[in-house]
Amino acid sequence: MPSALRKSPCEPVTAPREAPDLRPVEGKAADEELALLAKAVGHPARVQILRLLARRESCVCGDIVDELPLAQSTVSQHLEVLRGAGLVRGDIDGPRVCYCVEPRAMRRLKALVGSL
Amino acid sequence: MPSALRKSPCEPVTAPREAPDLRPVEGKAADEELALLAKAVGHPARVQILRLLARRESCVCGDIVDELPLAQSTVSQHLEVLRGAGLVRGDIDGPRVCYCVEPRAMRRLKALVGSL
DNA sequence: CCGTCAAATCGTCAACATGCGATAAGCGAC
DNA sequence: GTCGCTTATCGCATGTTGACGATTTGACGG
Repeated sequence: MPSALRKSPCEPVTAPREAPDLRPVEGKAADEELALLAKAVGHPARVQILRLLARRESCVCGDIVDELPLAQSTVSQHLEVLRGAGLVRGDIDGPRVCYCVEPRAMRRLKALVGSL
Repeated sequence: MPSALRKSPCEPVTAPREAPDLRPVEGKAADEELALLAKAVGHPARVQILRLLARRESCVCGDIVDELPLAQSTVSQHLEVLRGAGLVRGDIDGPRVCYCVEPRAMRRLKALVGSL
């Protein structure tokens, strides 16, 4: 652990109470949405990134690069995939970018998988 | 619904009580497992197939082909992907093959996704 | 303004995914 | 055996993914 409590521009892990997602979990649109999300998760490096972000042990892109045995450009691409799927958000923090999971998308993914 | 209650060589939808999965939901192996499963789910046609099988509206390969706007060979390939990931099982039933979801793998997938 | 550091983007390449038609293989019925 | 039906596999074309190094962009600090 880097330090006891590190302030960061990202949202707190525990969301402050959000409205439930009313979109259907079945049907063609839901199928495509699930496929899109699952595809984004469908790579070990991206799973690892999601876990890192969920645990908040890393948030800044560079830290993630250090954790993974991949080049910086490759990590950036994986982050872009996750961002494209809406699973992750990147907040610009000076010269750095702080990535964090998008809790709503994660809940959505869990709901869709749960509907299987 | 095709008929009231259709007998099939597949297992009942409600599993007869299985031991819980003791494998960890984190770590490198779990990450790779999740990535593998998610990758298999990461295609709309395969999501649709999983839903069809879960609802038991189709079980035989040919029925699935009829439901999807895809060629028979393509559906067969998707089924093979799902089978390779362990999400689906194919029981030979005379000249046909009856596919059904593998409840254990589905539970495993849900557990892994839930661990995110 | 410039350096400097972080991150994204570009260019390239090998590997894989996806689709199809065509063909092979397996199983029952006859 | 052989026919017919069902499913799997093959071969191929096309597009996407994943990896890397190299380069560009962006944001401070001086």
